[in-house]
Amino acid sequence: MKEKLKEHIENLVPLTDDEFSFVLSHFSFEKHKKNDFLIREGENVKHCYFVVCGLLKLIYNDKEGKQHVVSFAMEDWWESDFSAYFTQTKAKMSLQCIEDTISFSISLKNYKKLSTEFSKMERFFLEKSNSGHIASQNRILSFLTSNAKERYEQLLKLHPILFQRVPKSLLASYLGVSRETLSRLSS
Amino acid sequence: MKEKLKEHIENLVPLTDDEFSFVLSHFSFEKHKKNDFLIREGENVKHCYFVVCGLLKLIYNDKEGKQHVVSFAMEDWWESDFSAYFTQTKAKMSLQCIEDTISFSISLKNYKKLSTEFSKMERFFLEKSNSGHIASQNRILSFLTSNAKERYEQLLKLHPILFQRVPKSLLASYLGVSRETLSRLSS
DNA sequence: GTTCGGGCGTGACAAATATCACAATTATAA
DNA sequence: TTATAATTGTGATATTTGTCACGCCCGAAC
Repeated sequence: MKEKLKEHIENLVPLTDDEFSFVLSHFSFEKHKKNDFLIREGENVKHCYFVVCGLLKLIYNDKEGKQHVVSFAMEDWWESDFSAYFTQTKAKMSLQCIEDTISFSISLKNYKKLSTEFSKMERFFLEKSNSGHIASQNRILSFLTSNAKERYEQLLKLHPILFQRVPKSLLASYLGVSRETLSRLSS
Repeated sequence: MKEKLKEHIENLVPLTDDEFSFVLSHFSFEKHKKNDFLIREGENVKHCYFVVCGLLKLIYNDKEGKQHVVSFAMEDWWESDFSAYFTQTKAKMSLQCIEDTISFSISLKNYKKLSTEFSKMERFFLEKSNSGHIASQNRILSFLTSNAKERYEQLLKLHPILFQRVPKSLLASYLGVSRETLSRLSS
């Protein structure tokens, strides 16, 4: 478990064992069952999560009660309701397990402490944040330039594994189309 | 001009005059005329830009030659083709002036130098990147949950000034609808 | 001034997508 | 096992949005 986190961080910044121990001391280890909530809409967002194994969905519920998948989070992904996490406000979204999930969580306090006291991790977080920003912008670009079928194919190419692990209705929601339309596209 | 940048940074991290001089030495001052390109698709992306005054559009041209507005950048906004900038690859997008624009630019080399040598700026960049990520996610959420009319109203509420400075056709492109549909929505 | 092109609105029609309804199949739980 | 719920596909139809065509207005360039 620890090793997964260490390897993940070392993809961007090399760490000695002592340094990693220091880093690790800022995280908590968590196990959650399918359908468990890591973050609930309306509650305080205490943590940001690194997924060791399993699968999460970040969802937004609109006024009509419809659920929208803002993001998935698989192995090696970081996820939270970042807006609520960083500004310490109530969650607008929920983070829920699609599969049993093992993760490391870090509080905002520890995130800031780690960033301040250990510049390697500040750099790591900066690079992660930049990647996240770029990924989001690519998704926006996909909405701007592509119709449902093209978005479907782009997702299939980018994350084929999702199609084996996630119900089609959730994929449809992530793509911004109805379940019926997605079904027609894929046949 | 300098003062705009200094104030902007000090919203997140306080700086002494000496510190700011050091920061400023990593930037170049640039003036561009309406319709000038700061970044051209296919070329290397040398800089990230802080807009002092003026207005930019970040655009993507698809295979059919249609232009899509990925983002605007006004006073106090940072903009670039971040993907190409950070990975030092060719630009997939172009950054062009909608109005005469004054900006400070920073090379990736200086961005990294500044981050490494001056942790306050690393923190500043991290916070900016996090904000950017959150803003992008909100835009995605808008695509997922809202139809064209609702997106139009959300943009009107969030950035009313754009409606006074940007042609409707570009706003339509940013919203992901045709010019004609936007016209019908707003009447 | 005149000309020219960008920006904008709008009608008519086509295409994409959503919604509703229903059935079949598969997974889950009691 | 049994029954109960979740998942998926598909037809019929409604709604949203795009595309093409046209005309008007206004500001910039000559």
